[in-house]
Amino acid sequence: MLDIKLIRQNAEQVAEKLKKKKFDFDVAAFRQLDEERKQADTESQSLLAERKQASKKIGELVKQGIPVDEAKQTVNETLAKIEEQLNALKQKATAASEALEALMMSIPNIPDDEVPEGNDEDANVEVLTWGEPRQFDFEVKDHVDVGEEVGGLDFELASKITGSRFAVMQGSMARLHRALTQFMLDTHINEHGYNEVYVPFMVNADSLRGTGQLPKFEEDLFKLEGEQNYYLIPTAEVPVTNIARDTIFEEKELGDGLRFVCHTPCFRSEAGSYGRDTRGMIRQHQFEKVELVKMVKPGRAAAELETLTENAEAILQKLNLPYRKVILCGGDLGFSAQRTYDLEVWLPGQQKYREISSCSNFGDYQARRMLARWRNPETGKPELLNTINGSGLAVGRTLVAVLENYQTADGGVEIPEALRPYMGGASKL
RNA sequence: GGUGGGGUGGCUGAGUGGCCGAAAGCACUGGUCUUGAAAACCAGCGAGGGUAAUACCUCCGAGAGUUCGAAUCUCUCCCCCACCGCCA
Repeated sequence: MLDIKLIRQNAEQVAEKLKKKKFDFDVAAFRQLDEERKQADTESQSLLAERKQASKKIGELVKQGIPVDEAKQTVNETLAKIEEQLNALKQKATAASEALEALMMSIPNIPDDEVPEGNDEDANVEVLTWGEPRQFDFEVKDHVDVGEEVGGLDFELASKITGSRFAVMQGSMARLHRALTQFMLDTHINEHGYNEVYVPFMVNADSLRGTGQLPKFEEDLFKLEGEQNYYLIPTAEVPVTNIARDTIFEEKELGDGLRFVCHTPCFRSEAGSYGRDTRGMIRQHQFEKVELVKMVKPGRAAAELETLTENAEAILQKLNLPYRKVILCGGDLGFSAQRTYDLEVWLPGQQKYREISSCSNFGDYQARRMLARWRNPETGKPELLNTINGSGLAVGRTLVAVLENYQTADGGVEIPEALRPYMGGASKL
């Protein structure tokens, strides 16, 4: 959520900046709603104040020994007048502030000034490339064919068990997939200083509102039947970031920031992506991800996004997978994000770079929705935190990248050096 | 599923109809003292809205109700804890 004071003072500038995100902010509608709310609020407040005074007076009279009924007589006129109007005004005030709240919740975050203009991913700007795509002296297969050749990767079986966009892995393939997860976790914990955390894979609606998936993106989520309105998590970002919801951290608890690494499955309905990436395990309803989440004092967020992204890049580098880093343009930027870097790994089977990580700075946008705060000793007041997160990395897609980049002429797959300790020392699949 | 006990400020915890936005302690901030620190003592210290600043309003798990007036009484719901049953 944006700061409503900021909008009140700079509505036109805010609207202008949101254009970069292809969001049309109706300033006039906002102002009218805000004005309505304020007026209804002020009126009902002054009535409440009057009633409070009257009640207090009765209390005083009663204490002086005057009978209750007699005491009531003295203020009867005031109270009768108030009761008439109060209910209607209260309702009006509630309705107005709910409408305003709903509007505020539907406004996306403002992009950074450095975010490039553009409508879609084609306008994203390359920041750097790392590594050289390997030259193959045989015909490259995509991961589906590689998987079929070495065995242990089965989409048809998954389709029988559940449906499309799922995978079954067996034997060494399943182990390689697990090895990737362990390798990523160990690297982030031991070398990058993140704190491992295990969280629920189902969350309530409040948590999803906090990080910005609700109210606007319900159709992307799997919602569970039953009395509790729980949802399967689309990313660990949701449960991990909500660790800080409705919390005020003391400065010493916060230190120079909270850093979490968390491995979870992720569940996405992929509504509206019919026909896209239907082959293989690029786009699944269920996939594993190792997520990095930081919650820091404002001011250091921009720098923390840079290091978080580098932490994710380190995984690709250790696996020796060629990739490029792009900064997302306004039109491709997520709802809650100020600035996002995508890491795209080279996939020989597609002859393309494909997204394998997305690292974003949300500023105080999520924190304001969540009321995630820290007590600033300089002011003594609770102030909003800044949140940053990114994939480090999407495990399923990393497996795809390993299978495709490390395939051998004889139909096998070489195991990257970094993963061998996790594979019992094996060097080939 | 059953029975019982609870949800109050950053934390612990008192408060059963008006004097309560709320005792006390911890934490925090400022001061006295000290060469410095600690201790001790004194003072301050909830959150949100609103205002130029005051006023003023809201908030004691959530919602509805009773009442002139609700943290306090009634109802519904949610959550937590303990014990029993079942269970990975």
